[in-house]
Amino acid sequence: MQVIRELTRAEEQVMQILWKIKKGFVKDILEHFDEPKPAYNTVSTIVRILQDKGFVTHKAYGRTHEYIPLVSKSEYSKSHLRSFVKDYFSNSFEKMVSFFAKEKGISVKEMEEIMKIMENEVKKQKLSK
Amino acid sequence: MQVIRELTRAEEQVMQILWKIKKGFVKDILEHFDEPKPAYNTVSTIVRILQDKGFVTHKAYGRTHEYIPLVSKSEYSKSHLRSFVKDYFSNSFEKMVSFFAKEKGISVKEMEEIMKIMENEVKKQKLSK
DNA sequence: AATTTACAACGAAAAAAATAGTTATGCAAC
DNA sequence: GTTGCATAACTATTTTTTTCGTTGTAAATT
Repeated sequence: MQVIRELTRAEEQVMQILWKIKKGFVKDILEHFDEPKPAYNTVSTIVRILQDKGFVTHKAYGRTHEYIPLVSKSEYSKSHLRSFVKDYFSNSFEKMVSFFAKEKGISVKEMEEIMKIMENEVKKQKLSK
Repeated sequence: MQVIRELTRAEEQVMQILWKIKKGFVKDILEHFDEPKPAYNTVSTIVRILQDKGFVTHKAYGRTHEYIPLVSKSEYSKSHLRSFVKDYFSNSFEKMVSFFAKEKGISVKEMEEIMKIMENEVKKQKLSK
């Protein structure tokens, strides 16, 4: 499985915006920053670093570049959570969820919702065997 | 609710070791590093920064310090996951779990395990009302 | 009590990350 | 075609993080 490199905080901010807007020019990304917005060149530099790291690509329109995510938000979140679960819950997703269930980090309603979805998944996966 | 500051990568490494060994002197922490181990002073500095940030405290034995975590691994993981869920699953723990269930990131066995725990929790919480 | 050892504290140096100024160039407006 | 604007690329600066050498001192060793 391909290893997805970690993003720095600044890089992650830009990725979050790109994921939200799907694709965009530097000025589009800039618009989505909260005040105080960084300088145009700051964003431009970060997006080029993201390109080097393989997180985005671009489509050139003459001289201007439209940036497009290459790594999806779900891919990144998957690898992010995986390493979190590894470091904090000795690689057990089950341990993580039950920890948060016990800690009342999630409500009964949420738990019931999760159970419903999981029951369906369990059924589906058992059928597909 | 108290905000727990983010740890840098180096700081997190030291915290992981401290959490594992419960408490320890700099040399104890150093022992638990994989090769290539950092210099003694590197660890000493990081642990003092962690102290400034309020993550650890120390007990002095004469001139030497035994460092003890102040923020527990579960406290930190809670705040860590919370911000992850916020950024990646619009604050819904349920969305996160179901995403990973759907993505087959977790096995049927794990799901069943989780469901069992959640059922118990649901019962408990409903009773306590 | 002189010497060595062990350690915290300090501070400096190096590396990484974040920010933004400068430059060059293509394109549009005149 | 000259001027001005927009933008990417490049480079420099600043800030933060990481790393570790140096120093001072207490305690242990001789």
